[in-house]
Amino acid sequence: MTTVRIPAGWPATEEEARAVQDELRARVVLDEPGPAPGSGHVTGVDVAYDDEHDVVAAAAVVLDAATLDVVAEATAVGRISFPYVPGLLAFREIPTVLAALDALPCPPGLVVCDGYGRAHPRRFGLASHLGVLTDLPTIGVAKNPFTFTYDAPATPRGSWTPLLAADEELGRALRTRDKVKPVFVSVGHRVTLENACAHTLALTPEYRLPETTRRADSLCREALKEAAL
DNA sequence: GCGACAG
DNA sequence: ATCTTGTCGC
Repeated sequence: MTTVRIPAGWPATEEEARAVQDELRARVVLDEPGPAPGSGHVTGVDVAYDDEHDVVAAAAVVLDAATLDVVAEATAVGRISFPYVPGLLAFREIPTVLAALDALPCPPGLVVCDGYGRAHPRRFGLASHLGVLTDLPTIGVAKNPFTFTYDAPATPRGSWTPLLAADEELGRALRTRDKVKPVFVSVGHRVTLENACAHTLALTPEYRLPETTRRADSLCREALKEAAL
């Protein structure tokens, strides 16, 4: 488990953070298909907090995309770098997530984030931000619709409907289990929406949430417990 | 002006 | 995100 410091020059105000998003947004790549679903590595990242002690723990778990077996994992802990503000989640998670990714012994392949990518007030959510900083292919799989609207997808797993902001399609509400609430998929960086959904389905043979985020979620919680920063 | 709002 | 046991249902 590695330890991280908040980077020098990290945004201190919401205004600064929004300016960073507006600045980096131009670097997002949307015209690459991304890795083929079901092959190579797929890495889940997630973060857990202890606001009481100002501690944050992140985990990165690499899976074999074909078997979903764990190939490698890493964790990092640090100080909370930003308050939770809807639309600015990335500033709270990214320093620790980057440290966890850096600590991996192998290439992450596609990175699956807990949250949004292009589906974001300024089209630059966590998954896009992480993608631009690492240049890795990234997608976002969120548990809630945030500010977006959608119609319920049909009952069977694999059904989907567009995720909309006004009339703009920014992602998909994708059903990963029959009759269960859908997840909300959006593109991060260097992956197509079509492929992002295919990856999400490949990662959900049994549960609503991708194996990547399930594994990363439990690992970062463990790391948080053992953190005595 | 008020309410809603990824994690 | 986090506080938290048992419990209804497939």
